This record gives sequence, structure tokens and C-alpha cells, in this order.
Amino acid sequence: MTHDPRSQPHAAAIAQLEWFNLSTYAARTLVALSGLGTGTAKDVSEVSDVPRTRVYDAVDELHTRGLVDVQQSNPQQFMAVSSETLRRKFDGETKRRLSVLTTALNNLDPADRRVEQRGIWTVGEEGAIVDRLLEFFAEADDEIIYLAEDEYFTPDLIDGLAAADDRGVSITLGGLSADLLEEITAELSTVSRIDAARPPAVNRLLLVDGSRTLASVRIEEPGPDIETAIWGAGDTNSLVVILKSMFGLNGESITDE
Amino acid sequence: MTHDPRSQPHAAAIAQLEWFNLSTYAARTLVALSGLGTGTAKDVSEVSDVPRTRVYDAVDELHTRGLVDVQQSNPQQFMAVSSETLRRKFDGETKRRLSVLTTALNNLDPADRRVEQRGIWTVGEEGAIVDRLLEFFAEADDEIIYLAEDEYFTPDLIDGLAAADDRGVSITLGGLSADLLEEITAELSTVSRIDAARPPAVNRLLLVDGSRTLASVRIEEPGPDIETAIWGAGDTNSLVVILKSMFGLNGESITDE
DNA sequence: ATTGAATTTCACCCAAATAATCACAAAAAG
DNA sequence: CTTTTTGTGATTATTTGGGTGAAATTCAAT
Repeated sequence: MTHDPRSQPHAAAIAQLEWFNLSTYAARTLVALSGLGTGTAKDVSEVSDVPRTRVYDAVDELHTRGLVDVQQSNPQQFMAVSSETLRRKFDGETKRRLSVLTTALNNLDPADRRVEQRGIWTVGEEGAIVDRLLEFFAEADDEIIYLAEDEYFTPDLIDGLAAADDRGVSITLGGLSADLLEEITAELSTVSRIDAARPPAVNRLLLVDGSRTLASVRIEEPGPDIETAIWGAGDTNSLVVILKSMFGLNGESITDE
Repeated sequence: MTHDPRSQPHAAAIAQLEWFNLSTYAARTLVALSGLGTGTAKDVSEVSDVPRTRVYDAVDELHTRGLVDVQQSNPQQFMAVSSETLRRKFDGETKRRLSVLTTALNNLDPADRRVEQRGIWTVGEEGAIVDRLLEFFAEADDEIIYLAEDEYFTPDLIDGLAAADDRGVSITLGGLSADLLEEITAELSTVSRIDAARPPAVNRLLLVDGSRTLASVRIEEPGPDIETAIWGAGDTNSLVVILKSMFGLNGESITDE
């Protein structure tokens, strides 16, 4: 029981290394060497379940990426770099690739992402919903109305609200606890409270400048709940019109005509 | 010639996206959408060379990763997130994975990487050589002797030397131009000059505390030159002994016995 | 309603990559 | 000198993912 290849740290580390485009053999070999400090192909094979004859290929891959050193003896010994060095290496490569990516994209991205269509868009991942919310916050000119329960007021969102508040945008919140509202009010210059009836099934409800809106719900997928959102922009956008009426903001203008 | 799919920015962006574990279809689709701003499967297919019937798979992959929004109409429209959002997303994911990786590795890395063997190790990649040099710099207690031409005195190395200098390690340099030596001397408290004969084929030569050493050479591989290095540690390490004599540091103790 | 075109989904094929196994030469150990 | 261990290469199997085409659905227009 000196080394159990299938323990949590092992599996986690291997998964991450594979994400960084190492072959599974290379990933397992590197993890094994990290645990051993130093070892021969045989040693590595025993604790990593990598066929012994393939350890050499794996080490070669790692060697050319600068992740292991090799001792040219017989049998040859292998040694992994320190975890700090490993981190610096991957971090550096990621940074480089990210900057290449963004400059490349900007060099062909003259398309304006201004959206004033009558479409209704869906957002996939949970993080993407927050991103979209933040973009809407950042674009707000006049007013932001945001209804959600406490757990959906994450710090980054509150920061976004504060930034809008600084620009003179009026902030109206609802659906949250009195405690949290008070806490947020302390940071912003002017916050109004709204008691609009938010449909219970809806998590988040946003309306910006009366022309952009987003609503999210929890879907009971196979597996754990997934939050998905729809959004729309434009004065004539049907989703905008509907959600506006939900907010009770233009009940008059609707029932009026 | 409105859109040439095989231009430089395209290829660069696609390569990076694939590195972040997007399928080539997904990568090409995302780039196409970044250029289009908004588009249908047909539009994407035309500018990206992705089979039209496969755009849906690609978009699905991107949607679940929060990289495109989908308009549920017919034909459905797709829209990529902004390049800034994209960057933030990848950056965040990488950071998360890196921290998981390092904690996982540290949780199973009780092996001391103390190396006092009589092995001679080779280092693969050029960046790894600098890493190893910096580690040796950081471990130095008494003295560092480093011989190399000017181009091998990169800023990070000079920083490492300065850090050692602050700890009271005596620094001895050689093989560099008088100008550069003066420049470096200005930053460090005490720097000695050494005129040891460095074999012309060797471009770096390091000796730390008389017990750890590294030498690098340029190998004319198929393709451009590659710098490879060997290093050894320990008083009895054969490489250490040999390089010591090259430095002319212990000619006595060798010829003595 | 009915037809025809376009859109979307689905299922399948095929090739490249890679995991896995084996066979054999070279070297070390006894 | 024999036996075991180590390194290299070839070979096979499996998986992944790119590529293609056939159904099904939807939309638009008779």
C-alpha cells in the first residue's frame, strides 16, 4: 500500500495534465515521477499502470516539453521538474496562447456585436449567464432592474452594479432579503426596491433601459439542475415586451391602448 | 473576397482554440462567428469550411461551454461571445485547473527532490534549461560561477543572480563582454570576473558551491539548432569534477593526490 | 391542402491518433 | 556462459473525431 495509483490526487492531477494536451501515458508518467522523485522505467510502470515499454515514449514527450530530466545511464533514470516549475510552464504557455488568440480574433472581428434584433437568445453555461449579465450592466445608460434571490447576487455582479451606479444609472433591485438589500445599498448611491411579482420558477429577471432583458430558470436535467437563460434586446423584441409587462412597468401603456 | 477562410488570423486563432480542447469544427465555427457577428448554419459553413450539417454539433459544443448564444428560430441564429469574454473564460478555466493540479501534486509529492547522486542529467527544452539555472541560483549558498556569452544573460537570469547576491552569495562571471559585465556589476554588490578558458563549443557553464554544475551546447539537429544541457550534482559527481577542472578551480586538489 | 425547398437531426463510414501488446537486440547480473 | 533486465522497434486494437449522406421536420408558396 505504498502507492495506490487510483487515489484522488492521482486522478485529479492526471485529468488536469491531460487537459493541457499531454497524452494519458505522459500524464500518468509525470504524476508517477512526481511521487517517486526519481525512477526508472520499471519503477514508473509499476506505480502508474503504464506499460513499461511505453514509458520511454511518454518520457520522451515530457522531455521535449521540458517537464522531465533524463539520466543517460543504464538503466536510465527519470526525474520530474518541481510542481512550481510545472505551474510556471503551463501558466506561461497559456498566457502566450491567450494573447495570440485575442489579437487574432480582434484582427478579424470588425463586426459590431450591436444587437437590436427581435430574436430570443439562449445562453448555455452558468458562467456565461453571469457574463451576459455583466455585459448588460456595463451597457446600461439609464436604469437597471434586477430581481433575484440572495444567492444570485454574487460579488462580481454587485461590482458590476456599483460600476453602473457610478455612471449615474439608477439601480432597482427586488426579490432579495432585506439584509442583503441593506448591505448593497450601503455601497451604492441610489438603490430602489421593487416588489414586482417574480414568477416563482424564474431565478433571475433583468431589465436594462427598458430595451434589454434576461431571464433564467433552473432546468431539471438528467443529473443536477442546470441554469439556463434567455435574453433579448430591442424595443420591439417580444421577450422584452413580455417581461416588461411582468415587471408591471408599462402596465398602463399596454392596457391603455 | 469578402472572407478568405485561410488567412493568418484565422489559422492562428483556430490553432489556439484547438489547444484549449475545442474540436476543429468548434474552433472553426467560433472563428467564423467571431467574424460574422451573427449567422446561420449556412453562413458559418460557407466561411469556415465546416460541413453545414455539422455546424449544429459544433455550436452545441460551444453552447455548453458558454461560448456562443443560440437563437431558437428557424433558421436558428448563432452568436459568439466577445473576444474579451472568451479570454476571461479560458483564463479562468486555466487558473482553476492549474491550482487543482498543483495542490494535487503537492499532496503526493513528499519525495524530496534533493539530488546528491552521481548521475548526469539532460534537460530537454530551452526554457527548461533556464528553469534549471534559476533553481541552482536559488539553491546557492556560497558562490556562483557562470560563464556564457552576452545573449545567455537574459533578464530573468540576472534577477536570479541578484537574488543570490542579496543572500551574500559571491558571484563570478565570465565569457561576457566588458560592457555587459559592467552593467551587471552595477546591480550587484560583488561580482568577480573569471577568464577561465571556456571550450568554444559550450555556451553555458555553471558551477554552484563547487557541487552542482550545468553545461549546455548547441546541437545541430535536423532543423534549427537546439540547445541541450546536462547537469550534475554532488561532490563526487563525475560531471562536477570534470567541469571543476575545466574552470581551473581545483587543479591543485586534482593533480595533488 | 400540397408540393417543394431549405433546415435540422441522425446514423453511419472512414481515417488518423493513440493506447496496448509483442518480438527482439543489447546490456547487465549472476 | 546463462539468465535476467533494459531499451527499441514493429504490430495490432481501439477510440476519437472528421467527413458524408439519408431521413425528418419546418417553412414558404402555390
